[in-house]
Amino acid sequence: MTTITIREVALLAGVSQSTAARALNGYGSVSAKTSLKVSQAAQQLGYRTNSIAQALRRGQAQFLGFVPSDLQNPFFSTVGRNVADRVESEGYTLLIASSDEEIDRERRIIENLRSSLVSGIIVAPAPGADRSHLLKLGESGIPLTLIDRMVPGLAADVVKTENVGGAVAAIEHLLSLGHRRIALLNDDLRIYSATERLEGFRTAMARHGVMVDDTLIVSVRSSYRENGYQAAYDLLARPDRPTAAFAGDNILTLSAVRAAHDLGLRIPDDLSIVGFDDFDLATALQPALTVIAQPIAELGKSAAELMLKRLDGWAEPPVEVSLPTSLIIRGSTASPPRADTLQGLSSLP
Amino acid sequence: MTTITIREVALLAGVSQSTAARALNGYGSVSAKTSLKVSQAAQQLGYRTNSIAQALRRGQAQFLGFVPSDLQNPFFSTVGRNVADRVESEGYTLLIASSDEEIDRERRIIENLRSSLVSGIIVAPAPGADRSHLLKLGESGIPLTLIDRMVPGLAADVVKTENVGGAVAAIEHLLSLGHRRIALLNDDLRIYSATERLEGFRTAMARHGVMVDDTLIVSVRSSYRENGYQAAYDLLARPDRPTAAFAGDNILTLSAVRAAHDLGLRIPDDLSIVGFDDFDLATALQPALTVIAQPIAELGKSAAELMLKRLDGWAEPPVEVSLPTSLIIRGSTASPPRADTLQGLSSLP
DNA sequence: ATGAAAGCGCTAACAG
DNA sequence: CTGTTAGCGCTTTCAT
Repeated sequence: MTTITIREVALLAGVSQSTAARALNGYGSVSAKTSLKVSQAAQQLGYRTNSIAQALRRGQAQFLGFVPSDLQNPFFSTVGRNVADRVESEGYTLLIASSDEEIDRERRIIENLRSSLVSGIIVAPAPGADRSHLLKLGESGIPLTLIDRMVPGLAADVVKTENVGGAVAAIEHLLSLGHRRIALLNDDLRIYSATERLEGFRTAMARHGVMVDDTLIVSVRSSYRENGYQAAYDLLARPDRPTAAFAGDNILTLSAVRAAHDLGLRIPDDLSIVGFDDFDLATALQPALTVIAQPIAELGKSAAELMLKRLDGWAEPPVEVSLPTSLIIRGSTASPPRADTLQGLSSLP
Repeated sequence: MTTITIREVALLAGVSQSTAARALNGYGSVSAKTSLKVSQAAQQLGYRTNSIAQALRRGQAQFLGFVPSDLQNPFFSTVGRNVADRVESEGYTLLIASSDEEIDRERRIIENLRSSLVSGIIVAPAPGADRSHLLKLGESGIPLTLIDRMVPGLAADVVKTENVGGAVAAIEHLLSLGHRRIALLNDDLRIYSATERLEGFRTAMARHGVMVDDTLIVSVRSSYRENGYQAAYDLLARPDRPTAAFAGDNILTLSAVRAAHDLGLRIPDDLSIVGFDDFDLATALQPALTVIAQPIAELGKSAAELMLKRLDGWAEPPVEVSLPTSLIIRGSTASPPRADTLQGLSSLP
């Protein structure tokens, strides 16, 4: 495992080490002839840049960190792919490590990334009270971009979707169908997007003068699949069960579908379901699921773009990018069993 | 962004730089008193190991690479999580980058990883002819572990599942139900696991003396979702369509389900489906899917374990670990419409 | 345009 | 047990 260094390349090419380096990395100035000689020598020797040495010398590596809260959620793996595509084209390597919604794990990961001299970090913050590791990042001058989830009080760029608007659209769709007893199966409220979806839910209900039954609103840590299922089951097993459910993310949506099946509830005849976040499976199910779709690819690309801009020295105050969602009506929503509740909604489409 | 070095810690603690390093990293020997002094100083200054410098000096970083062929496939994101869990507990950081089934991308990623002085690489090889970058890895002494997919002729450890046995079990299940016209919706045959699944298919059919209609065997690059759907659709739209289909991975399974729906075929009444690889959605669908389940968590852990052993100096010849699969019968398989084909299968359970 | 020299922050002999 | 010393491979002045 003898490792070829620039020194050996220089030797073979008959130039100094610094000239070889200049030729290989294209900075400073070298004559075309020398440059050719050097790259030939490098080729011949099988030279490979030691990016660790480069990083040490430059004080920073061409690494960017991506810390999704749950890489097993297709939402984040798709975001990740788009971030990777964009930053790799700029010569960065993306280090991906999932916090699995554990803030201690997130803290450890970020510590590691900093040790590896990453140039910037994109994170979907895990729920938890102590965000000091994120605050410190900001102070240290390492660009931080929040994705999907805001953290109030943290001065960092954030790229997210219009959670409030999305939730409003979902609920209004349900209301216009005649539903009144609508459940919200939501993620942990310490996750900002979950609080926004709750806000959208309440806003829509209030706007149309529909009373909210607070016992129909539940919050669970959706990354523990069992939780979501149990919560959904309990909700739907009640004698006064809702006629419709709005699920806060794709995992919860699936939990709701599963619980409905297990309880023998037909969708959409007995229960309408709208899920936040579209996903592959939504169209494989029968009926296909009505969802609030998020522009996932754009989310990743925007975050990458923003990070790249910061890395490029852009120093404006932090910005918040909020991407629009869209309601995709498929087969999981219909009027409630006894559609006798339609009065008083003239304001709906 | 002033960065605190060991030198400054040593200064504050009143010891030499090397003593400080010894105390901080726990090698060599230091008195308890000195050690305490040093770590207090480090704490006070907010010292953070510069793992880049460490890596440069040691000639290798505490990095391990993981190169799945498609991180968006839940199979690989789950494998990845398990690999990460295991190696992180040994102090390694896992760099994840998906090749997206593109061998050029895989080559580039591996090149990058090597530049970053990773200590070892775990890869699920993308299909393609030129595997020179993997061969060179072996020669350079960097441990390589293949996961999920073997590469004939490549001397590297491999951790996979019993694809042949799994496929045989799937087909025998279908045969025992009375199916004779069985389709195989398979992945690209340049992917070794796909050839093994094909082999299992043929073995089972031959073992029970059932003629194979080769036009019922299709191979597509499953990572392009549209391909799988189109292939499944074409297969099921034929007048002499099969009564059952065995799908080579979870993406293809879903494609088959979708195509069946779109063609108005009821599962399992008109068409039985068995999928290779269990996944979240298999139980959310109605009927739930009969599948060949793979021990995904173990797969990841075994690969990590093997890598760790190699890193520890274990020098035996490459091993091949093949983990058993299991048939999980759920609701997507039943006897074919006209169950008049059951004779001559006395050998089946 | 090129070369010489000085480190980036750390580890690892080697003395003492 | 601790200090001194010499680099790891690279970039970057500063001369020439």
